[in-house]
Amino acid sequence: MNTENEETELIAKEKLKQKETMVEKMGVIFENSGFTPMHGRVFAFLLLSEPPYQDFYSIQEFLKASKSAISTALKFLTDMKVVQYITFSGDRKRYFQVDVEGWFEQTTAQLEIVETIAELTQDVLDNRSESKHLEFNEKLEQMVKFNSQLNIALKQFIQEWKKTNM
Amino acid sequence: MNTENEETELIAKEKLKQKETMVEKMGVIFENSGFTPMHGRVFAFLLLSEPPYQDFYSIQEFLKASKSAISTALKFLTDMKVVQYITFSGDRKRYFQVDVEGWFEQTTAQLEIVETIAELTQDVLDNRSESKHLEFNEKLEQMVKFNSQLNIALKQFIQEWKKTNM
DNA sequence: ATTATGGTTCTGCAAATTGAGAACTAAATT
DNA sequence: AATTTAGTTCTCAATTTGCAGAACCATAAT
Repeated sequence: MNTENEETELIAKEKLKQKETMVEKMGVIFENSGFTPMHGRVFAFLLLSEPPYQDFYSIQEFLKASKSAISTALKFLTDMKVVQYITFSGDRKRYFQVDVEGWFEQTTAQLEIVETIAELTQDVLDNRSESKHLEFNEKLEQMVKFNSQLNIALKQFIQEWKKTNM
Repeated sequence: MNTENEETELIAKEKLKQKETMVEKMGVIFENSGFTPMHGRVFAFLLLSEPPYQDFYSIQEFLKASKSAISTALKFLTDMKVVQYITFSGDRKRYFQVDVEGWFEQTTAQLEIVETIAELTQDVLDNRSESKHLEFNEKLEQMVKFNSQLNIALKQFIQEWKKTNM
């Protein structure tokens, strides 16, 4: 049987590998919503880290990436307010962590696409007012109606949520 | 004063220019949701066209693009079911038009990102169960709760809509 | 059977994106 | 004052993407 140390070491390695897999998997999801691979991986890494705040070098080491790539990613993520950094007195380092409130704002902001589509489709309809193809126009009207009603429902839901949970 | 012909010609040119501007503007919106510029412009052009069905060459001519670019765009858009083509007997040409129902399905499918984020955040939390940083975890719990409740609300809204409007 | 039409697929290139490495900067430590 | 630390910004190389042009294919017309 292994010594205790060997066992805990193995477990630690296991966990690291698992974390790598999760970072990769989650990274792809963030990529699909407009992050670069590195941005996605940095964000995923911070989400999964214990403690949730990590210094520059830890991020770099885990992701085996260049300083510049990490720096650019952190700048991007802090600029969009989904990551922030904290400091501890007597320590020069910045500790980066996910700004969950900012992330929340970011995801709700993405829902504005619904309003955008409603407006765009209404613009289309305004331009099609002379059209003889009423069936097509009616479908577009439905599209407008759906998206604008959904937009109202979304705004209400978010407002209600903020009132009772924030 | 201009002759009638000169006037109508001018008006037609004006309209064409305006259409070009709108196609460009809308194209950008579709680009932002994952289309290439050309895909976005083809879709916008079809939305704004009278009649709503247009043949291959009309699209190519308006967008001043290559056959291959148009063909690829149309393949992409028909594959994702936001465009379809119709034919008329005694005419070899395909007439492409926006499939509004398909577009609707496409936009509602995009809302599944809410469920994805809820699941992803729950996965994060499952991995953070040993964490000492309760405040961070609680914020993540809020994120899960918001997104899963919103997801339920969205599904209800869509179901309700379909029941009363489709 | 040959040619024309309508459209697709292949090939290659120009532009955009991503990230590495080096040079740089600001602040803290010696 | 010189060096170290922590991080940023610049430059450039490697991919990746987006589209044009040409070759190609299938059907219809001659």
